Amino acid sequence: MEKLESVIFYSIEKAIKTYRQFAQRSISKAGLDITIDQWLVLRLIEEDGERYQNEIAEAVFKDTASITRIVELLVLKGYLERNAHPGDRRRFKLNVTEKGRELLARVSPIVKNYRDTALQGISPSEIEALQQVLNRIIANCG
Amino acid sequence: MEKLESVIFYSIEKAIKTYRQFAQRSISKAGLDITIDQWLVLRLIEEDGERYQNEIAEAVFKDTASITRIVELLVLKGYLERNAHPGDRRRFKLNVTEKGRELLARVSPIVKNYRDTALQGISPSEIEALQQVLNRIIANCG
DNA sequence: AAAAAGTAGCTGATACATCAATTAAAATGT
DNA sequence: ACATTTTAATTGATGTATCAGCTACTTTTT
Repeated sequence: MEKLESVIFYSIEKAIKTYRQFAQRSISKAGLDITIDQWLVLRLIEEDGERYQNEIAEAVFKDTASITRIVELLVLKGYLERNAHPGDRRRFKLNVTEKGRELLARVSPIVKNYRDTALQGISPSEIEALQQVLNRIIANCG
Repeated sequence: MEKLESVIFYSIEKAIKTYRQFAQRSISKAGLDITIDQWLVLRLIEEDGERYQNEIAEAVFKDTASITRIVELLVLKGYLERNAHPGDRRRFKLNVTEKGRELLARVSPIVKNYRDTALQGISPSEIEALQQVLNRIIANCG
């Protein structure tokens, strides 16, 4: 069996893990009490509070069960409000609180910053090529 | 804030998640009772039972805490034996059992198969280019 | 040899991933 | 209208990720 380093999937895994750690540390170092996954979800809800939780799940490549728990934590932390949904009692109406909006405003520049840092020295065409290959892998595994 | 699909990191994440699900299902569908992460660790130990757990962790891009728990599960499942290490009492001597070796032999072709499938239609030079970009991201986040 | 520093691995706590099963509420069919 | 089927979300169980703190043991220092 080959060395792991020569298997592209482990390079992909290593890259995304390294990036995620870098990202989370950037946020935590700024004293912000949120995880990247929580941030992602919170941000989507701020954009559009009418989204279904399963739509959110799909958008962030997560399971609906994970969204349930992430929403729960966001509510506990006071970044999100969850009220009865007028049109459909199976759902909830999610609203980002003022505290949540303040947090998002503070996280936003940090995210931009670590994304830029992570991509330093990589050209747009290289990124484009990367996208293509990743999309093919996704299609092959579907 | 941009759409997630246009952020390369989410494409990377989506690709690796899709791949991992595909891989795990291939293994589970064959009726084999092991996770990919457990398989990875078991396979490294089969190659060389003298490796330190922290070396294993490094090799598979995991935390030593994760390795502790994965080893524990492998022992519970009877694929691995953990005995006192002669030279250093802080360590353990890990041995793949006969049952473990049988399992590895059965998993191996499945892994080869889903790896090949996932990479269909992707040329070696594309993979090489992908490696380069990923390595740069890893370096940038270090 | 005794103290200090370093090392291997474990444990606890919290968060996310995944699958299966479940609940409650809509929507649909006849 | 009532039974059936879908749908939205939750819950439970198990596995992995990460960080911090810890234990036991080994090595180094003096």
